[in-house]
Amino acid sequence: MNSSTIKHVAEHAGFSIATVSRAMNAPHMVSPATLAKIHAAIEALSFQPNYLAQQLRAGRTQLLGVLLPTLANPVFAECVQGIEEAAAQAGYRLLLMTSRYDPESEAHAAQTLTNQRVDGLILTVADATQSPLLDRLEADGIPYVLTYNQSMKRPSVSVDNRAAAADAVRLLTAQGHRRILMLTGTLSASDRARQRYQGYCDALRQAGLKALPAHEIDFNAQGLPARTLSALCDSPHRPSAIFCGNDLLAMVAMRSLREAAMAVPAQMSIVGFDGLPVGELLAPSLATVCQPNYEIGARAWQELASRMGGAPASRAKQRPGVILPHRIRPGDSIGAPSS
Amino acid sequence: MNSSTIKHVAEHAGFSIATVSRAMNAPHMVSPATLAKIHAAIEALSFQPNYLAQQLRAGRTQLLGVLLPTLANPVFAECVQGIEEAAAQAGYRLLLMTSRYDPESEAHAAQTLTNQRVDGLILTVADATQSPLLDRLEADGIPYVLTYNQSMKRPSVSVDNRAAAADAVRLLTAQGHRRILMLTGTLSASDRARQRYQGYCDALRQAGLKALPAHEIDFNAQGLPARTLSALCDSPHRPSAIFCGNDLLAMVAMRSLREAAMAVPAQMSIVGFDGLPVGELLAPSLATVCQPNYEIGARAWQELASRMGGAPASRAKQRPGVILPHRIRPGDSIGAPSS
DNA sequence: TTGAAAGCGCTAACAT
DNA sequence: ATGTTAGCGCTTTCAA
Repeated sequence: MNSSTIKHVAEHAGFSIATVSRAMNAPHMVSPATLAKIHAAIEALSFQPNYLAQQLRAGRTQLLGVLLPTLANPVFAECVQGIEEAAAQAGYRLLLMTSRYDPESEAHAAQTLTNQRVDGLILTVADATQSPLLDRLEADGIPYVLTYNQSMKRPSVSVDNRAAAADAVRLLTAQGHRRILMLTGTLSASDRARQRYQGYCDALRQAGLKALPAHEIDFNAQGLPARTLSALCDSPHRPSAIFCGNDLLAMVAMRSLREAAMAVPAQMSIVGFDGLPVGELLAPSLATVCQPNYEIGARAWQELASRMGGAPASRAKQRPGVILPHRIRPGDSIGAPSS
Repeated sequence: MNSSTIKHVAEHAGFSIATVSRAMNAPHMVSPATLAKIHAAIEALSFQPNYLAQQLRAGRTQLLGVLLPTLANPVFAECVQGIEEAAAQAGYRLLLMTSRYDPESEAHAAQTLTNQRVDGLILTVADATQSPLLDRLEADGIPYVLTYNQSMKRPSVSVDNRAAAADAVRLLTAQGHRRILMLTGTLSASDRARQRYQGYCDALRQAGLKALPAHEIDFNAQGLPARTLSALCDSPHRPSAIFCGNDLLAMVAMRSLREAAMAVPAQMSIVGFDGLPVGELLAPSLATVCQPNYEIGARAWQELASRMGGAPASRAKQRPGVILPHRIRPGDSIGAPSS
């Protein structure tokens, strides 16, 4: 470790550490001659300031905590990229942790992050409606912004999940589908999933159709569970179309159906949610509703920055939930019902 | 900010700060009664230790610098997930920065990371063969491990790019293809791309065929450039198969070809490199060679840990480059040549 | 223009 | 078993 300190520089240059510090942070308060000597010393010792010390002294770190379920889902990876680029431009660095959709990990990670004294937090939690974690952040006065969690009460950046889901499902009803099933991860574990289910219900009701109970399955599955597959293929009341709570699920469903020799869209129409770029490359291409992941990240940074700016209960707090527009992406995974 | 310090706790509990510190770090040196009171005080003040102070004092941070080109490529996102989970288990946190394949950003980011006094660094650089950045890390004695950059001289974790590329291309020659083109990003900007081109040459030579110059294109392209497309479709000497330097490129190529009404694999066979899971969902499914991204990340952590362990020039240093096995993933994007 | 010194929050000698 | 104190590297009054 090449750890030369400001003290070494001071000795080498023949000045006090205070002057060295000034030479770096307020060069105009130092005589040109001195400045030159100090710069030379810095160069000679290849001195690099210790951010830890600066941060401890300053009481702020320029560190940003980012807490997301997983980077294995491109939705979040893209979002992080958006955060990173926006934050980097402002001189902020990212401390990244993942929770694997586990509330306990969420709490633990957030603790770690705040102990590191991050200046703020951008996070996606399983359920924002009742989160002791978020309550504590608020109580502690630690600025944070949620991503993907849509909330009226808390600072957040997301699409309108309910409306977006309804839009997606309308793609199906418009084609004449009357029996539409929603496939999703565990509802109780995700506020977004519930909101999307509501959108599903909205669209069906609007079309005068009956909403079915959400069909919940294990998210990590590599393929659809047998139970699900048989509900889709064998049941006498099998649906003619499915709305998937996210694209990963939709893609898994497409594969499983293909393996089960069910033609998409001929025998089963599918619409997803997320807008993963790769869905367009599939054959058939996946119809879905796109979330602007990169922008969600970038905007979350903006929101956070305004909350860290010092203006506590100002304009920024008037409307905590930011809704970004979603976009329908048509695709060949949707067709008319076969019957 | 709820920043109660160890001092507040000490006052509240009626002991010295040293005792409070011991209560947390060496409870067996504190009497049970005292311990209880201190715990009560900690609870009452909801005290959380300031990692910055601990780190400054200890001279180590349990912080890990991670520097990658972009999270928009799932290859890297998955790798980070592997790093994160392995490191988290050992109590390490990730400081993440992205360089967008820009050497200047790489250097700048690495500087920032070391100024934060990360205990070690995991990174993927544009070119590891001649990197002032890596030389400086070495000179400064900062432990680091490369991912994806395959090197004999430097600590690294990767597949055998050359051998893997040759395996991929052999999928093509085995089908009887005689005119095979390699599509890649800028060779001069990527050591891996050059290694893969060598593998391409190996396989062709071995098959008694002539290696063509690599066809370099802009990585960010949303579709193949016109020049490329015409070389693939219109040229009298058009290839019957292409080897793409990575899966993203292969998928873009598949789409562009489809739009140009070229059938894959009937008129053009394609093999990729990376093994993105989504390639399997395409139609036709993408033949490719899989890199174990998650494992690369996890193993990189292992390597780094052994290098941070204090054993400097020990066994760990004997063989700096770790090669993980790649795996051929067959797919329907390959067929026999049409002619 | 420069220096001396306090202090950010914490741990680890060194005392008692 | 507990307290006192020095010091990690830095910035910032306050003096000179």
